[in-house]
Amino acid sequence: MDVPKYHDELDAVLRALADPTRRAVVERLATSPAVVSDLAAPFSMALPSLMQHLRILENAGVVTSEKHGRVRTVSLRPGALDVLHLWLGEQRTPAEHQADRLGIHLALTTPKEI
Amino acid sequence: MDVPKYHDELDAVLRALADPTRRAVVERLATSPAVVSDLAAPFSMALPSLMQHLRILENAGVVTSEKHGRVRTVSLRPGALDVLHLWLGEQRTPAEHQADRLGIHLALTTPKEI
DNA sequence: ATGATACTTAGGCACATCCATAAGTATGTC
DNA sequence: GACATACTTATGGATGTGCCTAAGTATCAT
Repeated sequence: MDVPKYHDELDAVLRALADPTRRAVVERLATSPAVVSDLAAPFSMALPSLMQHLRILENAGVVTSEKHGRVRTVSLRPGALDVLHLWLGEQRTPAEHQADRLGIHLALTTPKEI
Repeated sequence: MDVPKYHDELDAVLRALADPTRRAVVERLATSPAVVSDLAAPFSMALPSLMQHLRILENAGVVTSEKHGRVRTVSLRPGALDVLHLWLGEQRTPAEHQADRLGIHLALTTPKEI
């Protein structure tokens, strides 16, 4: 069982994305960088709470930020989600590998009734 | 701010993958299905603890299982991670979109020193 | 029928996570 | 300099998560 080197980074990224608020921030930033107060505006959450989310995203390397004067601008870090993308590529069922070779896309079976 | 329909599912999948033990299980299952005791073997964890992880993976739709006799066989659900893959595709920086158009792959900038 | 095997259920404890309020600090405006 | 703005730090509380042990239940083997 070999453990690839990006495991700590992957862990941080997944933990960061495993929260709706933080994902919403990422989605917002996918459009363009934004300052903290703009990021906070859509949420019914105290500023310090959102700041905590931003810190988690930044520590995970998902996001970068720079402070100019009293304003902090946050942006999505290009390539930050590549680790996840890479890992995802490795977790494919034999059926999916087969489908890949045949150029077929497997239909999503409904995951509700489990 | 439109909220795509797969958000609950995405949330469940990301929460499920935000744990090293559960990711290790997924990695193991990417090779082939396995029975519970085989899955548990590599971990220094009591069986009920691992079972809990399996339940979380199953509720998230990442994994399916069938019981034959007293043995439960667990397998990766094909297409289960497609939601995540799809979401990831949407969270790209403008720079990455630009790179896509040019067929360039952006180098991973080191995420350590933040 | 007896015992072993393969989970499964139940209950509980320690720690992490998410959110809050209160009180800073640094910077820009008048 | 006084005041507002934009975070930032400190602290605490409610809830969730991950792990455990103990005690089931349902097969399978002899």
